[in-house]
Amino acid sequence: MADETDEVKVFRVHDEDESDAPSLADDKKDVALEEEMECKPFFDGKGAFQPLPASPAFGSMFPYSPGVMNPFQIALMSQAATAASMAANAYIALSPHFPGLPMPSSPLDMYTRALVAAASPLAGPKVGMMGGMPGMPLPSAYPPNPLAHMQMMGGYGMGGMAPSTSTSTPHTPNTTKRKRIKEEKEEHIKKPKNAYFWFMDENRKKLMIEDEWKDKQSADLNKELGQRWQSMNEQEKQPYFELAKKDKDEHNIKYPNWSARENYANSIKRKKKKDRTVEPGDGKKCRARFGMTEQDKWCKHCLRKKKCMYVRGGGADDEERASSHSAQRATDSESDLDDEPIHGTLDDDTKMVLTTNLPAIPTITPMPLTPSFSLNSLLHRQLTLP
DNA sequence: GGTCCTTTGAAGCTT
DNA sequence: AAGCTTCAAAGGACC
Repeated sequence: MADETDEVKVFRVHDEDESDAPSLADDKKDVALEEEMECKPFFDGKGAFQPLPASPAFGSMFPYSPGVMNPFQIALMSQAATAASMAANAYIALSPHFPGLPMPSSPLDMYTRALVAAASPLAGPKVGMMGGMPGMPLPSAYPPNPLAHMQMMGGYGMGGMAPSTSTSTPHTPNTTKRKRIKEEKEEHIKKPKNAYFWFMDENRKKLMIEDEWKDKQSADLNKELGQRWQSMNEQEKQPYFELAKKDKDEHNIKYPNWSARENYANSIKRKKKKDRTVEPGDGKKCRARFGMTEQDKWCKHCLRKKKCMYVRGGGADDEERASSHSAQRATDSESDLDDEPIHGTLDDDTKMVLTTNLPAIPTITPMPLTPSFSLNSLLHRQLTLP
């Protein structure tokens, strides 16, 4: 259902422009100008299809959004004849994902098949046209979450399409552009994943298909993964730290104004203070109770220099501090947001830097953890050249 | 539909 | 500097 809505939105891109154009207020004109700019890489303003860049990093410019066509797909729709030859390449890339698909009888047939496959919400991120070069093999552990995929692939659609514009804000005919801008301002840019999360991302699905774990809950899986992570040595963890560093670097480039503070203030989630069960204790922290010489008796929180689980629930004090803390952050953020530009729009130069100047991920030798725990799919993910 | 659970690491605020 | 909180992902359970 949501996909259908989003698809409708795609086709409204042009309608909206036409209907609004004659009576645009100044601010709306700015918006229209921005949108025109967004389309520049694909259209020359006269309706002619522009050749697509032949950059190796081309794939990162086309993040996947469920049911939403990126400019590449829109170009395909409106420029069918010109795109036919390109779609032929796309078909070659897509065909492995559709076993049994008969060979196309003509270039137009090929184009049609590729287009249908690309536009289908069922195709999802595994379809190469969404996030990769035609002919580029897709990693087996591609994130099923479109947002995650979007972040992974660079977070932007071609032409500065912010991640925010893709999924969460279906534009009904009554939605004004001003509203849309406001919504985009309020969009939430998520934190980059840390090393452990890259490890989880890689290994969670593999663990889930193991007999012992397939019926367990997610939290149980995370416990197990946490134990496995702890049992790994630094060398084994190193590739994941490098992935985290690369993720963070890309995040810094894409969102130079982003900060964890603002992220927190804007967060959709507002987790209530957890009412954790407090084990009976004497109110002392582990350090005080056992001393530095008996760290093996410390609770895991103290070992991680976090709040001791035996003195949690101190209640009002913490609660108050936390809430005032949040309120202050929210207040700060609101004032900040009023004047700050929308995150997520890049000029072409920046995009070039983003797609070409990033440090290459170092070559990683897969570590044999267990037979089902390998880094192969991560390696595939990072090797962006066919 | 929102929250919780459960993990680790990073960031940033408070003390 | 140390301590603490929150949030990143995942998906089933629960309200």
